[in-house]
Amino acid sequence: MPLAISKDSRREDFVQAAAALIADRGFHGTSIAAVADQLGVTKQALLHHFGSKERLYGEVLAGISDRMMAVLVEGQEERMSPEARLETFFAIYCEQALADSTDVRIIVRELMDNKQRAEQAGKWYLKPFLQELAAMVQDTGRWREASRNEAMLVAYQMLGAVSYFAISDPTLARMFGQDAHDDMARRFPDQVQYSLQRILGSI
Amino acid sequence: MPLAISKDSRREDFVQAAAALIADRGFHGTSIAAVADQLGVTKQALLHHFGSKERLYGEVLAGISDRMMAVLVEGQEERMSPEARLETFFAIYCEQALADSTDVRIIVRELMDNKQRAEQAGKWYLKPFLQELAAMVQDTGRWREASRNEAMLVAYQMLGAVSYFAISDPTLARMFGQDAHDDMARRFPDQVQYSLQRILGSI
DNA sequence: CATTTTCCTTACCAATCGGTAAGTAGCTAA
DNA sequence: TTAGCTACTTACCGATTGGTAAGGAAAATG
Repeated sequence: MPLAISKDSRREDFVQAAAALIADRGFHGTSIAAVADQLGVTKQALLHHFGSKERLYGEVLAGISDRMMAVLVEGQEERMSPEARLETFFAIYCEQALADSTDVRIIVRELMDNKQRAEQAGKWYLKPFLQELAAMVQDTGRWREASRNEAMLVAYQMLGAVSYFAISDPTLARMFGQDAHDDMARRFPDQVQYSLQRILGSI
Repeated sequence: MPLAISKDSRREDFVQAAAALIADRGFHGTSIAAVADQLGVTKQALLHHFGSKERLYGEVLAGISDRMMAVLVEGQEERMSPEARLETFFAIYCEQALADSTDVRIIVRELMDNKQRAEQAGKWYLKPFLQELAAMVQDTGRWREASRNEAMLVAYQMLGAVSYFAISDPTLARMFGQDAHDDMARRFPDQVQYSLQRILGSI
């Protein structure tokens, strides 16, 4: 009883269900039976499409990689200054991470886990992404003389600030109450923007 | 064949082994048998001391909580300005997180996981810690007029930047090579200090 | 109309999970 | 000397894990 129109869209259903569960419970905490259950089928249906849990996870990571690279170009325009480019990127990244932290949570888990899952697909997908960001930083007036590694640190620091806040969502809401958390989430993008401008020397 | 001198130190052996494994593989990815194996005993020896995996994990979190609160007071002196207090805190936190990221990795996993493990011990241990940091920020000249939530965001942002970099250690080393990573890790504390000063308005 | 392919099912499998039960060796205290 | 305690052990347990094998209904293809 296929519920999806095409083969690919059915696969995408599995990938999305897996991403949601893995973001919540982690790779080890997510069984393929639980993923299949989300679509109302048995785990053998999932294994039919992907062959193994690892392969399914690989497709989850591939999807994240695609979306990350898309954010890099989104909203970017020819005439923009490097400073404006970085502000645009972090504004969009921030907005997306706060709206749905699924990808960020999986990335963070992968950062910590991939030491185990040796030579896995998706291990290097962050590299061009980070290098592009570092290049942007190095193009700004304030960091023109900085080394590549110094520029990378500037980018990585802002990336970390946004990511950390995005994954803290459930804990902060519990700790300080939903209202306080909502207030913080509303203010957060401005805070990021302010810090970025201070660090880049724009203000 | 007890290998430790006292009962408490034997328990501490288990807690340390568990912390190392949980930091690496997560709670779900760490079996009590694997922890016991680190000490060369069977999992029943572990269960004899802690009764359950959850209880062992609770003690791991309690240890982290103690160490976090200790960092808050470490290096702080009476005559220090709020700005100097924050700089001191982040310098120490940064140093410790880079030297051994075990605690940070467990904290980050807990931030994402504790939605599942409902009403768990150690869920609120971060609260006084964060409130103390927010109070420090609110004492600075630049953020005196800010709301408590705005001040919290400033602190949280820096905490996130340091934590994210600390957990990225293995991935960054693989991505850019050990040398490049070491160079970044060496520069990172200064970068944090610079950003903090820019955000606090010290420079 | 017949055949193949797609997408799923039930029925298994060995391995591992957290945890219980029932000891046992060695030390301590009455 | 003996009773009890500590710190383990081996022997289990039911549940769950990822994965295989075989088959079946429906749709696509010849």
